[in-house]
Order: sequence, then structure tokens, then C-alpha cells
Amino acid sequence: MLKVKSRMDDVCEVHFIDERKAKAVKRLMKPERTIYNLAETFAALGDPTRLKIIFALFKEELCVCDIAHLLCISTSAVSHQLRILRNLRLVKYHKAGRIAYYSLDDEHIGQIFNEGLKHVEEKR
Amino acid sequence: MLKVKSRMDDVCEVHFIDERKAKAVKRLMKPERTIYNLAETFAALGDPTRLKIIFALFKEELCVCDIAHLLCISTSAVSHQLRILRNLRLVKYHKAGRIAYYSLDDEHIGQIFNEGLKHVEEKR
DNA sequence: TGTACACTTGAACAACTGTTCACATATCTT
DNA sequence: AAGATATGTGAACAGTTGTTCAAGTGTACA
Repeated sequence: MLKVKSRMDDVCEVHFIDERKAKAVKRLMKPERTIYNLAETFAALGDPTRLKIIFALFKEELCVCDIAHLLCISTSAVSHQLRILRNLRLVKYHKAGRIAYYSLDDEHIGQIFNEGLKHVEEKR
Repeated sequence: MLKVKSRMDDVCEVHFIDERKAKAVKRLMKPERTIYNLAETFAALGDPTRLKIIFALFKEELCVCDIAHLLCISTSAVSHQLRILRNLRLVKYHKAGRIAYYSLDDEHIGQIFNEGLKHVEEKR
């Protein structure tokens, strides 16, 4: 499983310039748990193999071995990555006999992918 | 610098179920370089510390030591993370004397953050 | 000039990651 | 039933990550 480190104590001894701004942001800051889950989700998207899988499933519902064939990697590697994506509810699947058909779990994933694409394509 | 592994040979010996679908997706697949850059960007968002920095800068332009104060981590740690975000053009800064004021580099970052938030808040 | 401050950087470390390999499970076919 | 196929899983490995620490810039102010 993807793991991610975190911390947010309230004791802090670093000097500051403008405490008003810092406090205003602190009030708005999302709960530690939310930040953690969000980081885990982005980390899942932060690997080319998983990103290709996401992209592929964005276009077509596919089974494990077609994904493996498409990306030229072992079905084992695909299965490991799909488990990570499944646990984070980024993909879902349904079984037809021995074949597992995977697809994206919700429409946000596609949006995130596209916004990210705009960012990287704009910057070079 | 954030690094990310990648590969996309055209030789592949995995069995397949539906080659038509796989080929259709392959035609649409983004270039290796694009996927790689996108993965790097998402990986940068895949860490709670950097995510908190992004969130903070989404609300306010801030200097390094105010970010450190706000998140209760060393200015060194913040500076290291800001360099990663800077290199990926996720944040920019301007200097006023010895103080460096950081802010988000473009509007896509906020969009990505919000879409991600919708995903994680919807799923539990 | 010297001291303090704001920030940056390089090296080093433990912790985490993605892949491979070997094996396990489950389902279909003959 | 046996064998082939599709997928899942645990262990192990090299490679990568984020933090800390120590030392470095450059700017401000007395």
C-alpha cells in the first residue's frame, strides 16, 4: 500500500514575519486526515505506469492482460498497481468468469488527469 | 529532484483478450515524455507537506519562514520542498530584500487540488 | 565593520516504492 | 479429471524519497 508521512503539531518555534496571515491560513487548513488521503491519491497518480493505466481506462474498459499487453509489462506488475488504484477507489472492476474488467471509479479522475495535462503542456 | 521510472517498448509478449481495444488505446496514448512530466507533477502533490504548502499558497502569498511557522517544520525542510515545487513550475516567488514571497504559479494547480478534494471527500 | 536574519544547499540516513519471481487461487475447456 | 488461462499475492531487491544537520549565501541594520 502507498504510504505517506505526515505531521501537524501545534507547538512551533520557527520565527515568523506575519503571524496574522499564517493564522488565517491555519484556520482554513483542511484536517490532517483529509490532507493525508489527498496526498495518497496524488501519489498514486505520480507514477508513469499507473498514469498510463488510468489513461487507458479513461478511454476503454480493459482487462488485466490487455493492459499488460498494451503497456508491455507483466500481468503481475499490472495487478499490483491495480490493487493500489482499487484501494484508493480510483478504479473499479467487475468479473466475467476469470476475466476482470477494470474501469475508472468516478468522473473526477478524468478531470484531474486533464487539468494536470493542461499544466504540463502549457509549461514547455 | 523528484524522479519517476518509465518504459514503453513496442515489443510485448503478454497474451491478450481484445487486441482491437488495446490498439485503439495505444494510438491515443500520450507521448512518454508527457506521461513522465505529468507523473512528476502528481508525485509532487503526493506528499502531505507539499500539499499543505500548496494549500497555504492557494489562500495567501507567504514567505518561507511563515510557511515553516504555519506547518511547524524547519525552514530548511520548507526550502527543499519549495525547490521541488519551483522546478515543476507549481509555485513562483519574488524577493523583497531577504524575504522570498511564494505563490502558486498558475490557476490549474488550484483546480487539481479542488478536484482531488472532491474525490477524497466523496469516498468515505 | 559585525551581527542577525531569511533563505538555500549538500550529504547522510532511515523509510518507502515499484518491479520481479515464484507460487497460489479461481475459472474455463477438453 | 487434468491442463490451460486470468488474475492475485508475499517476499525480496535496488532505487528513490523526505527529513535532519551543518554549513553556505546574501541582505539589512546598528
